Amino acid sequence: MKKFVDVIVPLPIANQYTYSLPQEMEEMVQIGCRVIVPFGKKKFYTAIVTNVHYAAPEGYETKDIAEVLDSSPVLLPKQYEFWQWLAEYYLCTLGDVYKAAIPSGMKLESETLVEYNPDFETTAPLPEKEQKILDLLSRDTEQCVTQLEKNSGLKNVLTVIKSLLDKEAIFVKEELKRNYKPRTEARVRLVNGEADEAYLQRLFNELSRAPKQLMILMKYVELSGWVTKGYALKEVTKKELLEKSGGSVAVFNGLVEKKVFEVYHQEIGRLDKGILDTGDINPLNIAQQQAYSNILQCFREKYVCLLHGVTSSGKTEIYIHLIQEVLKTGKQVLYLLPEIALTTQITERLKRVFGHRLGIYHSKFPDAERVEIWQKQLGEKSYDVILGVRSSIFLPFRNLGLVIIDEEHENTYKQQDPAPRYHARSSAIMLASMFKAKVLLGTATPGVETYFNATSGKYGLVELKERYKDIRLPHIELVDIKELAHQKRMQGPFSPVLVKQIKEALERKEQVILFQNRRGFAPMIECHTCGWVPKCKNCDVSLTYHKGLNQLTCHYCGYTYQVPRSCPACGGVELMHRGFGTERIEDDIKLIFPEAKVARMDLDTTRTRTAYEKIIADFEQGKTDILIGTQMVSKGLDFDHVSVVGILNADTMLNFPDFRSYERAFQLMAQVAGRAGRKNKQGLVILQTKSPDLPVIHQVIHNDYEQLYYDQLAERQMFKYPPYYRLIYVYLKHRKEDVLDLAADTMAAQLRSGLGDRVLGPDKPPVARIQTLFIKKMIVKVEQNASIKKVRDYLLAVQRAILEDERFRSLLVYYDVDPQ
DNA sequence: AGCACGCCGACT
DNA sequence: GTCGGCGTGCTC
Repeated sequence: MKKFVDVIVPLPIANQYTYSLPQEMEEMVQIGCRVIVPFGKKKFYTAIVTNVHYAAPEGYETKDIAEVLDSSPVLLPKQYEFWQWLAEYYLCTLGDVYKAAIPSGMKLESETLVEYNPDFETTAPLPEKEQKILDLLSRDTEQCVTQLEKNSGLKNVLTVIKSLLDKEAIFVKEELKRNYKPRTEARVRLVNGEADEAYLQRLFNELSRAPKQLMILMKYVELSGWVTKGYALKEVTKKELLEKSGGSVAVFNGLVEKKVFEVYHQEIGRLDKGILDTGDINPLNIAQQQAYSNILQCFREKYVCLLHGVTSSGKTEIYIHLIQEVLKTGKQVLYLLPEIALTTQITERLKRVFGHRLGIYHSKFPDAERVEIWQKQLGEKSYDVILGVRSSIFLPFRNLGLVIIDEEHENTYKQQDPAPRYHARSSAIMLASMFKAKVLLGTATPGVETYFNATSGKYGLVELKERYKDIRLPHIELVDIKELAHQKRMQGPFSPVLVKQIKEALERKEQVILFQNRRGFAPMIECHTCGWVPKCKNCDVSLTYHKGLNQLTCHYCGYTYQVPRSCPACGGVELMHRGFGTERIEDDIKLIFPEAKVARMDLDTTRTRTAYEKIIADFEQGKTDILIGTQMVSKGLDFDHVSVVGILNADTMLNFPDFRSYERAFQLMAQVAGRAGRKNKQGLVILQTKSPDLPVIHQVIHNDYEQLYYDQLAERQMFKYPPYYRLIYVYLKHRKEDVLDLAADTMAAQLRSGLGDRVLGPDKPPVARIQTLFIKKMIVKVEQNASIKKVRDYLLAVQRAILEDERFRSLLVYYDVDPQ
């Protein structure tokens, strides 16, 4: 009987597809294996098998699987169950989850290769474009389409290729692109593997007139342990042999030529294999010890526990002790950190304790490394502890015992743009429950929902209020910049008191951090005469001015523009900068303190991992006096010599049109403030704001999280927000604004007929157009005790109905569940 | 997502 | 009249 498999393809498609198995592959396939499938007219993709069966589908002919990639599953049953939950909960397809979950090196795709036909002879001259392609191919007879597109500069290469194909001037074929290549190492051995003493002696004699070659051979004998171990030789790498013998490549090649040595290539892993001294685990102080035993106590009754500990209270040490405890029971630990906080500081600390049992999974690591970690986790010798970012929840675990989510409140745990728009915190809690594993959430400023769950008894709660090594919380000084600006006493973005404090700190050889939550030079430019503001042609946002590049940039789509000389609206030549970005702050501070060494840390200066680490290392080592940054400077970094922190403009955080803006502003300011201060000395934070009377400002000053929480809770209840209500944002996109409006109104009406006043909108979101598509947004608010499943099903049913309407065929619908 | 088909405007 | 633009729909 013919065998079939159902597979997931890595595309945003709801369906799974059924393929038949050629006879020779019937026994090779298991659920969870990767297979190569032809999909569509010509492309090949890496799909994942979710079912193997004998039920021939009706109504269409199946295609055969092209190749089986794995002899054992790469997707374990629990992981697949987790994927299904994620796709259902976050209203996306399994293909979306698959794409996010598996490193791209494991997803081979086909690429169209174009090949020159040497026998092709033409009678009539070819069109110019076709001749151009043919000329390119005559030089290099096999090229991929993207390469031809680039080299020819033609816009429509595909049609040209098609025409050439019809004339049989070229051939095309689909070839799998393997972007993961195992790393290999050149090693050396004797050609005569059976070498005995006599043979070696003969070689030595022959080489007596070639002292340099002899030296390399003797070094080889030594390194391979020939003398001591006889025939069980150690492997010798070419690199080591050359380094230790001091011989040159040319001399070595001479020996290869004489058939003394041969070089072979051995696959080696990329993962860290260096020698580590492990074992130094710091004892906990009394407060930490207390918290630690409270957490263990909590875990007896509850699966999830919140550790609410002030900044610098030494939460990491508590995590380390917990991990140690779980490892003793033979289970695995997943330690999640927000992207930005996964710095050398914390990785080095954990490496010292857990050595080779620790694996690090970071999105800034090369993809090949992530592939190897994945494969290692599937094997027998998997890592016991994974320290990783959001996406590490997708790694295959067999025996998960504990998940630690550090900086639990961080919104970078929520994936924003490509689907799946998942929250790593909620998803990790789900994953843990599938393993009956415990979850520890740690933070100094819990998210309101988390604190609600902790105080209402759903989660356990452990408080840690004492700072490590008796470092005092910083003193926060409030500065009303509205008043100062009125009196014309501001020096650009700096108040006199901030300038004075920076000056004094620099004189004392202490460091300063300046925090401004906006990158670029100026958030926008504006025509002095008519008030015209340049906007992105694709997105409905004003452009940010970057002085270094002398460009205007759209922070949504990344499009760049030249700065106009004059206003296109009125011809005025006076274009003013409005507001301050980090780049401008950097310029201004250099003017005031020309002697100080200044560094800037934001998205623009930390594109690569090394750039990011260098900025931090320089600051740690005191090579930098003043560090200017966006929220990046607030995460998980501990510096010893920072005495002054300036928050330049609190209002940029408070004025977000978002129900979480106060919560987030508090978290940010508390985290940034926590960077100030060190042993025996209280730090100082200068908090500049135009609205000094806002309660949240006072809550920051007094580090009064509880008050913030109660204020927020009251508002959340009043305006129907989490934790009392669940939110689902429904986004609609269309190229034509009028079609979009009609579709949005139609869909809203249908949603209301089933969900009533739980549906709000449709509205134009703050950015109403991104990359030529117009956007409308609806909000669905669901009571905590209502069936979210029914709501989801209803949403999908309405979506189906709308898309069936001919007018709305090309409407794009997507959801953001539990938006941040 | 990618690719082919099909329908309309701007050229020979 | 055709070439080439993009909108629409399907992929086992």
